[in-house]
Amino acid sequence: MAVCELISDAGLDAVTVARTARSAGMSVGLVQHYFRTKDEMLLHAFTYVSARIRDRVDELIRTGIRHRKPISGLLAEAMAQLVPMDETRRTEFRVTRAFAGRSLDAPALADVDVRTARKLRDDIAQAIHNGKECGEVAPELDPWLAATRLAAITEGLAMQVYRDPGGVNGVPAADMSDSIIKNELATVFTGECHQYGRRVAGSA
Amino acid sequence: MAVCELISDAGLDAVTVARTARSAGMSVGLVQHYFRTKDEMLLHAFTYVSARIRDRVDELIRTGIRHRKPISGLLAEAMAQLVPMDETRRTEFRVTRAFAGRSLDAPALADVDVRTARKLRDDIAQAIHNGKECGEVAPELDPWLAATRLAAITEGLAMQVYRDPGGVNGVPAADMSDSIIKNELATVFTGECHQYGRRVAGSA
DNA sequence: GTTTATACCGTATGCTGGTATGGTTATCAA
DNA sequence: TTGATAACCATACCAGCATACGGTATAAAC
Repeated sequence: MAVCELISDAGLDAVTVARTARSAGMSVGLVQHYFRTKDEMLLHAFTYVSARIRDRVDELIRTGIRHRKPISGLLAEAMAQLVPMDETRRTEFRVTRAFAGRSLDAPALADVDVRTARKLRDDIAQAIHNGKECGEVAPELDPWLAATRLAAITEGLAMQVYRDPGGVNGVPAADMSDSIIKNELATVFTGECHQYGRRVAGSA
Repeated sequence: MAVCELISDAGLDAVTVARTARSAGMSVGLVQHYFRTKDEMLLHAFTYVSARIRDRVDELIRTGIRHRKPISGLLAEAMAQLVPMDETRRTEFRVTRAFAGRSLDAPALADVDVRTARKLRDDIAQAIHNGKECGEVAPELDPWLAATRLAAITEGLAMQVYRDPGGVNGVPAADMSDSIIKNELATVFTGECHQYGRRVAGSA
């Protein structure tokens, strides 16, 4: 979508139907033909990027399962996908963040926001649940608490990395991010996997 | 500030000089008298709320020190201040988030954003450093890594709690938040404090 | 008592942007 | 051939908004 590029390098406020049309190489009328209103267009763009990111993560997990990787490793990769460590993810981050800001007073956008966030958290919880069944996670651990914590770390880390891509004290942000995610996962996935073939996340 | 109220319950886009003026009980002309431009006004509002939150945290820490509380407890309280658990904090959260969204393409706002975030993280690092000197923290622990993690958890938790104030699975968000913060701090502050009288954070 | 500065107001102006409208072309079914 | 639906365009219209401007009032300063 052309809207996303626009948002990413000019900001959501810079998005006008006219500009969007030009950037997409079409006329204003055509944009109107597809979206009855501007809000509709923005909503579409938001759901679109959200879905795209999710698809990438899901794909990552699916192939991971196929290769019989441990769940903790899969989660690490998945979480890293949401941290803006390269240009692609940085662009995505900018877009989602812009929408997140507007979500505060646009119910339709807010809905997409909570839905995606919720799905991420629930999938993590599911992964933890599966981890229990295969021995990677201690049985007495609360999956929802841990999932919330992991979701929070991911989202928070994303912001830290975005603000200081160079990292702190000479250590690159990407390295810090990786090690933090790893450590955080290590407090949840404390055992070895001894059973395979389960689904990790509820990727419907 | 009247701007903040407006932002909180109508969104940043709903902020016009005219509306702001009316909401503050004055004329458009007077607003112009104080702020040459609208952006100037918004910038002022952003720095204002940021400073207010910080002041509250600083005050909390200062009295905590006076009462000789352990550093980990102070940090827990401080971090909780940034999580929208009551109406006040929820309002603040909405305002700061709205600005954070616009920060993506407004250098002046972005500056305030990174400055406040950076300050929080550095203060946490300082607290950890102090924790080492008084025995609460293991000497080999990397302060910057831990500080980044704690800052990330705080910010991420804030979003989780904002989206699901009711919590997950029957557990109130506030309770989850508290326990997550506590656990997270427990991995850093592993010892007992045996020495008093140090500053916790660099509250200048 | 006149100047200067500050607090304060109402309105005019110019522009930008969303949407409405009235069109053209093209495809395809009846 | 006709009719209908969809892809596609240019522009007109109108509202909302930031900013400019020209003003009044109060009061301290000289």
